[in-house]
Amino acid sequence: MQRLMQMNVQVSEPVYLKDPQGTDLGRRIIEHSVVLIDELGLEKFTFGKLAASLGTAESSIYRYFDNKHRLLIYLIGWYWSWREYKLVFDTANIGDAATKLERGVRSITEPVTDKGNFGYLDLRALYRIAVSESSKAYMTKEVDEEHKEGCFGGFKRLCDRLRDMVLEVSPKHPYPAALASQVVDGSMVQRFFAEHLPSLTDKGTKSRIPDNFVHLVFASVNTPKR
Amino acid sequence: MQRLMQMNVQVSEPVYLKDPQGTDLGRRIIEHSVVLIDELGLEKFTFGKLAASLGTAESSIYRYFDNKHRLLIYLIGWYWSWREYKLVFDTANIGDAATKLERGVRSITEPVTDKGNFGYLDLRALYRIAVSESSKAYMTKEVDEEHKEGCFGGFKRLCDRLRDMVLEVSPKHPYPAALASQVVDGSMVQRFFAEHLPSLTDKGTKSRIPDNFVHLVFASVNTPKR
DNA sequence: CCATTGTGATAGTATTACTATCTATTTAGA
DNA sequence: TCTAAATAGATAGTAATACTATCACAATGG
Repeated sequence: MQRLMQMNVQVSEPVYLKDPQGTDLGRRIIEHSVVLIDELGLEKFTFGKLAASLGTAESSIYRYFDNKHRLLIYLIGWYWSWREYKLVFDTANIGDAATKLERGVRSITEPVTDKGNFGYLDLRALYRIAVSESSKAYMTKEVDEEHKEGCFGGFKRLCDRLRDMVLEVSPKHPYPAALASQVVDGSMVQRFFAEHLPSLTDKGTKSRIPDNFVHLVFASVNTPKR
Repeated sequence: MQRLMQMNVQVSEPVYLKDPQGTDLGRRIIEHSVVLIDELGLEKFTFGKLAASLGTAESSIYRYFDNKHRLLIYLIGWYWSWREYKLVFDTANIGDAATKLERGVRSITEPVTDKGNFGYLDLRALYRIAVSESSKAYMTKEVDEEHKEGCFGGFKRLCDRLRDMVLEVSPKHPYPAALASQVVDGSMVQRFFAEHLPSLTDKGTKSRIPDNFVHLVFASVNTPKR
């Protein structure tokens, strides 16, 4: 399964200047930027530090990405694409719509505990980046233009799949898309809160995030519009 | 009511070096930073531009705030404190727990349409900042230390109040605090999506956000643990 | 009238976010 | 095999940013 994902997960939107998957330096840029952003946080991460870590010059990196914001969009896009493939796999060949929805919600809200099998890319580090930094990919003044360019297509495709699972169970649900995006985004935020602001969450929340979201989704799905 | 809020809303946590409410320049710093951050976005907002807008020197601003991140924490903290006071008012003297919860959810998830009556501070602009930038206040590597300092007290107090309203209706709810923080944070995220990534939401979501959250909360509250 | 407080102006440093240019090496194709 | 294109690395330079430090000045209050 991971081999298959390895073959399929890619970022199709042209957020890069030159495809980093296609060259050795490109792949090392991805590998090292994941490690460095995870370590330093996005604010303190710079192309200068990345270049130093790679033993190359800043100018080489600028040949792949316009700036660190585009690089972030690329990494987060990769992450959502990966989550989408995982979702497709985790819910394949399930006939019952409710079972499918439950599995889907669990698939999306589960933490990443495995380092993955993507060669150079550390999936756990990427997951931590997604939890802490993904909102910064779209919470900007450029969001409208970047959205037009298709920069957030990975996120949208994932949300759409979950929305469709909701609709399969409950075709008249009043706000299926909003519910889906709430689950996708909310599970990341809850993960962050559980880790860093535990006083905002309930005891044991961290390990129960998927259960909580399953409860929430089915409560919503089974409750008629008032 | 607004006069009372004017008297009560303040940021008690020492996120500032010198209380900006206490001086004329301080108040102008708040006023102009709200306008500028709203206009430029946090990334392009700088103390240099703020100083130019105020007709003063950068060094004067550094006497009030260590850096723009602390200023952001201050502004967002102010916003959450204001929402808390609004919540208290909107739910005062309601005996029935369910009615109180519904009013509370509506209070928290309602958009700000009024410019407010806070003299120098444009509440609508602050609301837009809160929608777009609030997550950047805590999604950083310094979050743990800043949380210990009490920088996010306003957010926590608001979530705690909503959690208590949930518990009043359903004392055995499995994850009342997580539900509360989901509503508080999620309503901002949904607002942003409706504005900038409408393909992620359902038709008419924008005007139905409070309804959707009321539905969600009551669905959750009325659904037993599985 | 003197000490404190608040403000403004200037100057300077290190870092960041780029842009431009030149050279060297590898690779693909004719 | 020769040539052209692609790739990478090195160097240099610019403008903006995020500060820090210092000095001078005015108002204010006891």
